[in-house]
Amino acid sequence: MSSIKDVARHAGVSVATVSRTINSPNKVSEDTRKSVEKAILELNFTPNSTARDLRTSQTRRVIVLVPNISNPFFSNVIKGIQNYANTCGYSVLLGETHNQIKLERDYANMVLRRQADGIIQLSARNPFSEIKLQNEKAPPPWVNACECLGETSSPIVKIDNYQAMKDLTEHILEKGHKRLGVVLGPQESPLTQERLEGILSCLDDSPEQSHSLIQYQGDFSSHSGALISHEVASSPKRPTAIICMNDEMAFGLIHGLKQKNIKIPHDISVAGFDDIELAQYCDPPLTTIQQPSIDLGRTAMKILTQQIERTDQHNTIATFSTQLIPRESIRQIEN
Amino acid sequence: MSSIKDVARHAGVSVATVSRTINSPNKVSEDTRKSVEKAILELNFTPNSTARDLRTSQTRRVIVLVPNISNPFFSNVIKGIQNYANTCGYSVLLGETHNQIKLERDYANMVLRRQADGIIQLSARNPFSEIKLQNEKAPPPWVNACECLGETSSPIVKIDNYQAMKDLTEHILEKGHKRLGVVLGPQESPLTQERLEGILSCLDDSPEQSHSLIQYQGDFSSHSGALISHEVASSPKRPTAIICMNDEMAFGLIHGLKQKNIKIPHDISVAGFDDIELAQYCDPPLTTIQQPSIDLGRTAMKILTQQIERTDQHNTIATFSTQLIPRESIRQIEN
DNA sequence: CTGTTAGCGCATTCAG
DNA sequence: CTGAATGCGCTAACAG
Repeated sequence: MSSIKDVARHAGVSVATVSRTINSPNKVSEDTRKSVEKAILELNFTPNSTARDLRTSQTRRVIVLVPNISNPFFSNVIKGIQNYANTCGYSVLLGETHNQIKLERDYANMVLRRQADGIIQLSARNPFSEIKLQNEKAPPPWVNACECLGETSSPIVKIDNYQAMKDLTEHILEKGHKRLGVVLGPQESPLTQERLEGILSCLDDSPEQSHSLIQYQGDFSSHSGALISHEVASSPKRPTAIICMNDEMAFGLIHGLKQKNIKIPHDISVAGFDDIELAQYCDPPLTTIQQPSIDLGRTAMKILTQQIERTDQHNTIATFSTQLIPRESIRQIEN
Repeated sequence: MSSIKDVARHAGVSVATVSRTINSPNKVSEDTRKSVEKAILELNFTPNSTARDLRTSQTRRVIVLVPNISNPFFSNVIKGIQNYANTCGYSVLLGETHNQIKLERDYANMVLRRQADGIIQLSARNPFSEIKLQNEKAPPPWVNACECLGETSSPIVKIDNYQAMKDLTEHILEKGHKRLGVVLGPQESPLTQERLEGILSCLDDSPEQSHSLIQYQGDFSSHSGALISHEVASSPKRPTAIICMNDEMAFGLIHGLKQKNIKIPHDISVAGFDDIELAQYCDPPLTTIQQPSIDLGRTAMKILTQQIERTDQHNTIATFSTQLIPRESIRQIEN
């Protein structure tokens, strides 16, 4: 490995000049610049960025904390983060946490240890909350995306879960359904609450008070959806339409119901949330809510860079709207 | 931020001693160790690892090059990588490449620039091949996993694609099928070739020469599977069973065929490959091949650390076997 | 067992 | 516009 020193010697200049031609070429005369560039090429020099990081005390690296990387929604968000990061010279460190606080804290410590400049957290937790931040003037840069804390000091990037579910529920009510069901996500997830409220708001609004909502407890896994099919089948008064809080649970639920000879959507209509790629190939094709997942990621990364580079000090809250994707899994009810 | 110097002053010892109590506590007396630890706690000291990296010229960071992070198979492999990395103090830098050689080269340069210690490449390309490695004695550490080059200087971690397809094809033949079809992956992918050969080997072996294989060109996306359904439907002699080279294409294909009123598996049986989580909830549940994806990742990471730490100099080739998961998408043919 | 010293490779004052 | 000198924070000889 050749160092900046070698280049300097080879070009017959000082290391300072080499450094300048790399970082601010305009501060260097045409001639010396050319000879330095030649030396760089000949020696196949490539700057050691660890040294630069130490000197400038930055890393151009960010950590993404994600509960489960196999979730296609999250992987799209990461895609967006990566995408924006590439455009501005950042690289992304992946931190799969399975919601383990210890792991989250370990990663948070990495930014204190200057192994990364900041964090994008895709769960509703402040990764730094358990760390004593002694005599730190500014808290470390982080942004909370997708699944967000209610009150926090960090910027927030999310979708309008309430409105999304309202759109979906209204669509279902318009199709003539009166007895609804919902497969919830984990209780502790703010997503679950916000989305539930979206559904409930439509039922309250409704002129006819005859609407009801049966709640089933899921955990966002397709497996939980499959399990819930038993509960649904044995409900005394089965709902005619069930909203699942994500597509995976809808897949599991539909499968389970079909096995019991319940026809979808004829006997029970089912909706999902996220619009994962396979949702359109579900049988029947899944009515669902499309999230701008890549945009969410891109925006989160953008805001994080602003935090890191102190371009922006406001605590932005970016809320994205979603799109209802009507397909065949919700049927029209005839009276 | 307090530095090692502050701790030294605070504890009344030298920086060397502080460094020792952190890195090799046994080389330090009980008493001084305690007082240093106290100082560390009081100052809330956390070592700057950029400085350490510079000094030791390592980063304990590896890059994972993955074509598409949204592919559930890849994300499981990454899960395994991350998992092993966590056990030995490495962190993983994510590099989604979409098979763009330029991006791969950029990431490869990061290890030359000492931003990472090595690379796990999940595509069949040497990330360093286009980089002139002048007067480098040892090539940078990298391992090729999942989709691997035929001949390469790097260690290889893969499954036995040939045998896997052989298992699957035999299963289908045993069910009485004679006219087979296959939905291929991209031609340039070694996976496609190896798997195709696995299928063909069974047809050759077969005593009756009446077997045939119709080939359809896919690209691993569910969309391509859906498109191919048209071709299949209009085939003069439709196959009775079609093997898709991954589950996503099977989902698309099954959907497309159903839309044309072709019953699955009654009219046409379909198989997939990978056993993604939703495969069991496909309608009908998908017969497929389960890959030890997490193990693949873990092993790749393990071998990479050995390369980095020069524990092992052999060019290991780790081949994993797969498991046939028979479900209902392949039916028994009666004569 | 402990302290002194010398860099790792680079960016950045400050003079010239 | 250029060079000499300094130090980022840490580890690792080397002496003691």
